[in-house]
Amino acid sequence: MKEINVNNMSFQLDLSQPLYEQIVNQVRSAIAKGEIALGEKIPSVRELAHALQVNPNTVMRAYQELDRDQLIETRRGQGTFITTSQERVESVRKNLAKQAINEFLAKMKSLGISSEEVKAWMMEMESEER
Amino acid sequence: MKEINVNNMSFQLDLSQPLYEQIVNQVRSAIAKGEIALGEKIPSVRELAHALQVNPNTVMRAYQELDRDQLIETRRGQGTFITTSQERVESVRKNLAKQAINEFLAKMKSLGISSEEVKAWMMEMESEER
Amino acid sequence: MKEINVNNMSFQLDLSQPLYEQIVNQVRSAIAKGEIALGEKIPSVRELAHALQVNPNTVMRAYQELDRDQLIETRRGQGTFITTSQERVESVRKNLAKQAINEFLAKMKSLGISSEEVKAWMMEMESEER
Amino acid sequence: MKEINVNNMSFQLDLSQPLYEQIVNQVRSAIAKGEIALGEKIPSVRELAHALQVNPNTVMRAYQELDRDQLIETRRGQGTFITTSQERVESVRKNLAKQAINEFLAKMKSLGISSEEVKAWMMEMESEER
DNA sequence: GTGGTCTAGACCACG
DNA sequence: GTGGTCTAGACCACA
Repeated sequence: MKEINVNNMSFQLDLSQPLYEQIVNQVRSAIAKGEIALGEKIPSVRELAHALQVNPNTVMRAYQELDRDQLIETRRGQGTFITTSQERVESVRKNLAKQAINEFLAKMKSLGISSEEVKAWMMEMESEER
Repeated sequence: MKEINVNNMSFQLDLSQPLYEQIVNQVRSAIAKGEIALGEKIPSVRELAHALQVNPNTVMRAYQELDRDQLIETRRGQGTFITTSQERVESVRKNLAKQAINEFLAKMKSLGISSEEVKAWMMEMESEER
Repeated sequence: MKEINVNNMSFQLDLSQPLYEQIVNQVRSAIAKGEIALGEKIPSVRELAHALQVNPNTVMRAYQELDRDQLIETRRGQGTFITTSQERVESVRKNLAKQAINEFLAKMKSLGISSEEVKAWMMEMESEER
Repeated sequence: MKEINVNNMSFQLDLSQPLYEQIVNQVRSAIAKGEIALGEKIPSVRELAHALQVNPNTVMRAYQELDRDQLIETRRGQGTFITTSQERVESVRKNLAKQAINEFLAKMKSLGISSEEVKAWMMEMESEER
């Protein structure tokens, strides 16, 4: 459970999921939570690869996926930057959230758990956390 | 969207997830929802594989996983049966639910969405479905 | 200008563009023109890589892009198949065409060429081809 | 969408294409459309680089390409000038147009779209723009 | 056998 | 220096 900090982002990789996917999620998370400002430069492919001790190709793949979602812009010869469009960020955030909620409710349904039960348990767990 | 009925269980497979995982989930769901009675016999690996038109290895793997969770038991020469322990079922159900809820809350957190927002959206989406 | 035939598709690669992009275009073209039937299996990653004498990763990358556009479906352990949705094909075809037309008209405009001139030249070239 | 005016030419750069290519296209466009007179002096590499806020190497590369096409000529100690040959301009313009048309028709063909369809769509899109 | 992920390291295009 | 493409070859998950 090593945590690695690069710029304002923190990364934590394990082997339960594809590495590039974890990188995508963690960059996306940093953007969604506003931990990194819009328009800001993020580490170069090689820099991040070195920091995370993964192959540059793995970081590149993650960056390309974020680029396709227009959450970052890559400029050959210059580096990689967070999008400047707050709108874009909101849209991606909302889509991901709705999808996650749908999948979650479907799973709960498949376990024969009503949404009342779910809410009860959620509250229970929240109070445990404190 | 083909739906296949075997004994009292209904199966619906697509290719977005591993087949064996879908089989595990759907058997588990049938147990959790009480669609299939405790102690009841379920189809043999070969039977189910034939009915679902999948490779027997795939069904075997699914049954192994269910067996590991002690939701089913194989009795030499007699076939495969749902567990008779209601307790066991409840325990598995609760664990799966807790895990799903934890993962879900973690995802929401990574998107910077508060649990109040989640609850509000869940209700919104439920009403949309009607 | 070697032309390589695999299944019902013909491939022709040069070095003016990324190889994976050329593969994407040529598979897409085969689908759009109906040279390959919906639902049909296409060569495996390794098979096509061998036939085209490129690295499997390159073919894989092409297939993943086509998969993202839902023009093909990949099924781990089984192979890769053309989508069965005629609708999807039409939609992709139309989008690509519209984009190409837009870019083309913009380029013509930047050369100070009116669309009348363009049409005249297009006809001229068509008659030359005969 | 910043637009920068230098001499009689206007430049508008984004990062979707190589910068040097955009500069080539926009100078060429200014010549083709007669926005800048034949024989006229254009900014020095340094001047233009400063105005556009790009690396001088980038402008240099663009000028080299224009020079190769003999659309501009560099006179030692005097600066860089648009060609005085109207013929040359026409020839380049026609070549670029033919090439663009060819590429366009090839693309349409690869999508299985007939030239009748193309013409019809072009008109449709033109009328949409108004 | 299939597709999917990852590494190591080369070479190119761009600024 | 940056990102982008490609190769060679390993190892994993799935059917």
